Amino acid sequence: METQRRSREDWIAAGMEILGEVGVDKVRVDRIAALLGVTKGSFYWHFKDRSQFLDAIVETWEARGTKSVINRSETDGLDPEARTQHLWNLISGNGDTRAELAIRDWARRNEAIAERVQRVDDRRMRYLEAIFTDLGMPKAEVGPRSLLAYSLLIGDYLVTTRHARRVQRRKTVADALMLLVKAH
Amino acid sequence: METQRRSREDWIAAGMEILGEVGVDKVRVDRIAALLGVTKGSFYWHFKDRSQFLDAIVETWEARGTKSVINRSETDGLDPEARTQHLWNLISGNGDTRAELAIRDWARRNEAIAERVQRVDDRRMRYLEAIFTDLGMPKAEVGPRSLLAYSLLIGDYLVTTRHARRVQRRKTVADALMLLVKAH
DNA sequence: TGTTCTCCATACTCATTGGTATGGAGAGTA
DNA sequence: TACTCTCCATACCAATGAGTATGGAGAACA
Repeated sequence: METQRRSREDWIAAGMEILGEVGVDKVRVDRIAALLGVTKGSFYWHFKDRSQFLDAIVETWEARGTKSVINRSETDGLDPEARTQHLWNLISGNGDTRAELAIRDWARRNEAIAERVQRVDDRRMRYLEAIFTDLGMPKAEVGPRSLLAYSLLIGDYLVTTRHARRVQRRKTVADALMLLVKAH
Repeated sequence: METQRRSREDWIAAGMEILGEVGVDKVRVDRIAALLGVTKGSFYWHFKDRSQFLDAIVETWEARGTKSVINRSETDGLDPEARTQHLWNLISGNGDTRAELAIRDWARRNEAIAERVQRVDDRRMRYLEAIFTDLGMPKAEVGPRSLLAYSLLIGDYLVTTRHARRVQRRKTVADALMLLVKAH
């Protein structure tokens, strides 16, 4: 009879999952406990209260969100388009897409969360600006193009697309990104 | 002694306000009643339940969101840049900005809401495409540029900006929009 | 002036949920 | 074996919020 014990990280991971599914306000400790196969007793052992738990989740998200972009050296050898693709993958393919949107919505009502989100945005923006600079883009266009690219990324998974148009949209998004990288 | 009576529209307006402030899950009938200076008795006279009330709110939002764009004739005489500005104002200046974001987040977990949001997005996108077409933009670039413009609009008020950078950002956004409209 | 209809206040019920208090199971440790 | 420490189950309380039942105030209408 193995004893089912959950670490603090288990709780955070499960919380991140639920957060993306139902949004901050419906993150209930009972529900996550059920998902982990334990009870509230475990929760209040690892965390002081629900608020502290949510803090731990965003903290984890911010750490991942910045860490994955910070080691830019990975792509130093690659050409700009490949690096753009790299950033794309980092942002849209990290699995926490839904959680990020939930956090972003949460940030609208919570100043502390808003600051965290902005820090992540800043990191990603700087990364994009570096790419466009390396592309030999006119200095005045680096900012605008980076912003367009980032807005495209955010908007892409913010807009929920029906299945029928998903393919067409994906192509349009790719074309838009190409437009930003090429023309100058 | 005037009798304080609230119409169905009063409730919807107040609901829209609260929705933008606190998000769907925290739209509480007691709270809105307090905002209107009445009690729940009024609420359950105008609406069957909370769910129907929320439906009425998004319905109103969708109606406004499409109606304001549909009469494109208003701007037929204007030059493209002025029309772009017009669209900008329609989207970002309708006062329901916060409510729209709340609805957009809501749409991630509700299929019916998602369809409504997509209908509004489609209307706005078609409007943008018409503008870029009139600009003499190459046919292959109309879609991508429209998408970039729309993503910029959405992303602009999705990203919460601190006061210090707000001015700088606003200029970058304007530059980005110019970039989309001019270059071809 | 009585009657009816519209709209709302009051006073409830019930389900949900955050948080606490307490004891116990299991693994290490002396 | 006794003792302790970690982690969790169980039982509980209090607050919140949706929804109902009912009566009443005021305007319209007869």
